[in-house]
Amino acid sequence: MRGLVPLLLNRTLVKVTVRAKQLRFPFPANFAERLTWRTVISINRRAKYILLTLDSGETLLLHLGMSGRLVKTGHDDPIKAHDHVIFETDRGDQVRFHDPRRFGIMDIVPKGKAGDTAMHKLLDNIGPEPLGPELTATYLQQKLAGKSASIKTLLLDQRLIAGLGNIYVSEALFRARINPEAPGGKISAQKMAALAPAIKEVLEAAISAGGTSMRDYVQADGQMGNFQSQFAVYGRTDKPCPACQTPIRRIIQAGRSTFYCPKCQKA
DNA sequence: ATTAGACCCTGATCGC
DNA sequence: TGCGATCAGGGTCTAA
Repeated sequence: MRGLVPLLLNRTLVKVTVRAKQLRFPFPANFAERLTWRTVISINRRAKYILLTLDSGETLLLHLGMSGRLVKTGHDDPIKAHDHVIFETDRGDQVRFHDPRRFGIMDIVPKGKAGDTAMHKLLDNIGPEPLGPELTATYLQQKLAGKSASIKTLLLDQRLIAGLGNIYVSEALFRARINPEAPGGKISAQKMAALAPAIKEVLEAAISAGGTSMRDYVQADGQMGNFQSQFAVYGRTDKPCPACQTPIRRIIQAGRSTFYCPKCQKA
């Protein structure tokens, strides 16, 4: 989102081309027409959704899914496979939405709903922002009380906290020294107190590093993110724990990989 | 009410 | 080199 600001804020979309039949969901009615000749007047984010508000009062809602990226390209760079939507600005450059797996989402929020808590079905049940003041040890304690699901699975649930993904959950649990398999309701008060700051630290470090580029992701200017160089545990199966040298372990929880140090993260 | 699993889709990589 | 199995920054739907 930060990378899109210099490219799209206060710019007029002179042409919008849709090259895919649909992404995760079908495009809304008259998608390109509703964006064309509109000016982007603000750019915001909620959870993992990017929100571009237009001078028409409508808001373009975007989600990158797993493999999506929004990247600046020149006016006549060749179209690549999986360039699904092309936004052309009055400055003569383009921002392309490229997404091989098409798990991304685009929709338009009708006029008058922007800022509304019920502005979109997809945003309805999303929990507090992890970097905001609502994410505290007390909040976590209250929400996790009595839960038997693993802390890893719970932290990935966007209804509990917005915006944490698979990488950052593993990294945050390592920083807080919490075992990813521990039931949410059975985390000690001391570890719980460490968790909220650990989440904030990981996300802030990742944002500073421009995000994580594993394979697909690049920033809007085309630069790779490099938080991957700071991973303590993610993707480091059998490599030494940075704290105690014990080999990092990989397990599957709810169908997703989790990485942790079996010695540092015991409970 | 909670929780695990299937599924959406394409491409890269790994083991044989 | 070729081929199938497995895995990947996410989220939603279904069925236990």
